[in-house]
Amino acid sequence: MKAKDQALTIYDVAQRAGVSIASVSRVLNGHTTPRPETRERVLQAVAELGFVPDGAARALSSRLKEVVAVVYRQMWLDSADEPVFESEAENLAFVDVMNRGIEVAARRRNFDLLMSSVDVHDHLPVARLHSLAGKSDGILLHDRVLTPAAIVRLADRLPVVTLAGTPTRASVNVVGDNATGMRELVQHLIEVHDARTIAFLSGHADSPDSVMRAKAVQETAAAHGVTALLGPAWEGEYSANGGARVIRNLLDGGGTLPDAIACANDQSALGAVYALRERGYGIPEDVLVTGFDDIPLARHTSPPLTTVRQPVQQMGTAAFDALYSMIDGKKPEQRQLTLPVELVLRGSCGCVPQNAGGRGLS
Amino acid sequence: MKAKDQALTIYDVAQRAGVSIASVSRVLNGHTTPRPETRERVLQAVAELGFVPDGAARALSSRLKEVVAVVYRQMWLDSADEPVFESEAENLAFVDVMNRGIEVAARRRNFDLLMSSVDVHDHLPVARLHSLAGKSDGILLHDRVLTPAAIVRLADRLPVVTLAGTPTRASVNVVGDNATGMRELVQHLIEVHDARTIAFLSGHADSPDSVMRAKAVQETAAAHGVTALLGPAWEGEYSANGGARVIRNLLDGGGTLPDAIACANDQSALGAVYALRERGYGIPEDVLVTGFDDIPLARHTSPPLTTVRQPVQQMGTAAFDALYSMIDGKKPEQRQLTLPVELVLRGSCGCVPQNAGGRGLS
DNA sequence: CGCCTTCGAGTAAGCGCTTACGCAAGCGCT
DNA sequence: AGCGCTTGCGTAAGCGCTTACTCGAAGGCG
Repeated sequence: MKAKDQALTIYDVAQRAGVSIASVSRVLNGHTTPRPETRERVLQAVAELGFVPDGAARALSSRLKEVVAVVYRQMWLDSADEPVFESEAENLAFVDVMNRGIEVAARRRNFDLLMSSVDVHDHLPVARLHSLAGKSDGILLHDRVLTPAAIVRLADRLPVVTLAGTPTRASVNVVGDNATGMRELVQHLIEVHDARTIAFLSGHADSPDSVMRAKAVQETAAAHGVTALLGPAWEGEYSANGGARVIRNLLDGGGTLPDAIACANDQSALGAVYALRERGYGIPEDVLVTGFDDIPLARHTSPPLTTVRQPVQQMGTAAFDALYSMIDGKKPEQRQLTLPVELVLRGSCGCVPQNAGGRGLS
Repeated sequence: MKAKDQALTIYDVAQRAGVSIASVSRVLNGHTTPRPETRERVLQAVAELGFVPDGAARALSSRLKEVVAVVYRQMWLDSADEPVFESEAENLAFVDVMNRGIEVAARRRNFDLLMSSVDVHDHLPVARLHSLAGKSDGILLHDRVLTPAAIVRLADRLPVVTLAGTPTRASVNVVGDNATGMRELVQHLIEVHDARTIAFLSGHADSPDSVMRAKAVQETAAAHGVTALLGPAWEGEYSANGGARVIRNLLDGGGTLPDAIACANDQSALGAVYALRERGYGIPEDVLVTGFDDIPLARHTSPPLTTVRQPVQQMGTAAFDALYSMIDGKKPEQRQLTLPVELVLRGSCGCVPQNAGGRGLS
């Protein structure tokens, strides 16, 4: 056996099998050309030697690395100090489930993933972006890791797909149908539960998802002659802590509660509920609260959270598939893929939680 | 600007800067040779063109991909059905925090990570392993993704470091000091809380960590003339569900509780506590329960969990650093790196939770 | 029975970089 | 002034693969 510092090459295999390197390559790549007998000899030599072709050489020669980079934001969960909500770990859920979807899709194409996370507060350093770009065939960007301008610049060099972002001239974007989901939710709050004032507890101000949802709240409210509350005071940053903070600030400042609070995501809804309870308000008796995403935890809280289910994992697979076809040289027929969402009525909006879990009586 | 399908090369940059490709390469790699003036010209051309060198070509030429693969097990959290403990998402915590450590260390060396997860129930398919091996300079394996035999085979081809596994002839392993941690914990239970029977609620039977901890429980108990309970009936699989299952089976089968239950990790301790409460047992009044790892949640449960803190993130960085030096051609001076752990006394073993969080009175 | 096609397999030309080697120019020394 | 050094840069040889091109053998046909 060869030592690992004197790595095997295709020549070693060819020699051992008594064929040319071209044949070895053809066998390894599943071409039809070599006849069974030759193929057998090569396969045997490969097995005996334990040969693994060098990815860099393959990539250089075939102009395909079979690698895509995924960049996402990550809570630098510094366990020790801040009063962590037990559910805060769920923060990961949204991005994680999406990444799972990406991974599943990637595996189908024999691609591997270069994962790179950015602290929530930082931007992606250019050097790191270049490093990733050089090592991959395309890049998948989660929400808010790069400015639109930077995305355009990047997308001019290699395929780029964004998740829950905005499409650009050169990149494709994958989102849940925020407008429809939020519209239906708000309509429900108004028509069924008779809400007359509805606040939108937003995510990050620069998050396209949050912006779209805010817009839907505003428009739907307006269409029904209902008051919509939005703005900096209602910025929850997508986190449970952020959601709780908004509520506490409001109440500490002597503000009055709206009839309903539509939160930008489940995370912040959980935080809001927590803070409201803390001050003695009942949900849904005193105020209706809704989320967005339908994270697993949403059905287990009390009351169970009314929310809009996004097909998170599918968004991941759709994003990879879109990127893959761009890598494959096809130009995308749409700049944006919008996936359908589903209104999920549970207890927190005042609906009886009878069919909350989607299953019958057990 | 060039179209993306006709990618830029170092020749384009050289031409534009009026120098040779060698100079461009030297500038890009931070060599000292080119003088400031030349360097400036090159840098300018690079910036104007938006040139990003091809990773595959660099890797092939320099014999360094600057990529390591990380393989870990992942709960295929299928949200919908099983009665998920709220904390089950924390399952991710251990591996995730370690991966964070790896990422931090990798970044320092300008390495990127090829992340690949395996379902808890599967093994890593050979094809996937080969794909990863071909695309990286070395591999980091979490617990139980490969059999020891497979690890040896792999480690003969390229550097391999395992996390919480066992060292092999060719691979290095990084672990917390299971023996010391568990010994001190059991000693504490015996000497301070007077436990006369101690059960070890294990993790997976083939997990080296679990085996080491079991051994420590057994030996320490024996040394003190205390009864240790172990075996298949006490196998909790590291999960909250598993921990709860063990307790329920025990009680349903009419078994009697030991004085103390030392769990293989915090996860399963949480599950055990949950199931014990369910049946009306108080912790620590009726039975002492302890964990291992000190996940963030451990301090927030009631009672707060007595456990052994592992330096999880450092284990990740240590693993990467070890792998890096192997990639660098150095042969490791030790086959195993053991990181120190720390006994953390909280309420669940009967200690007053006065200094539970490590902070003074607030 | 010879010619043209088909097919398996080998030869060699890159893929886009890094770097050993070599050359020319500039320097200090005798 | 002549010598050998150093220094800055260009030339060209790979790195380990894939694949276009080529060639010989085998088979189908008139």
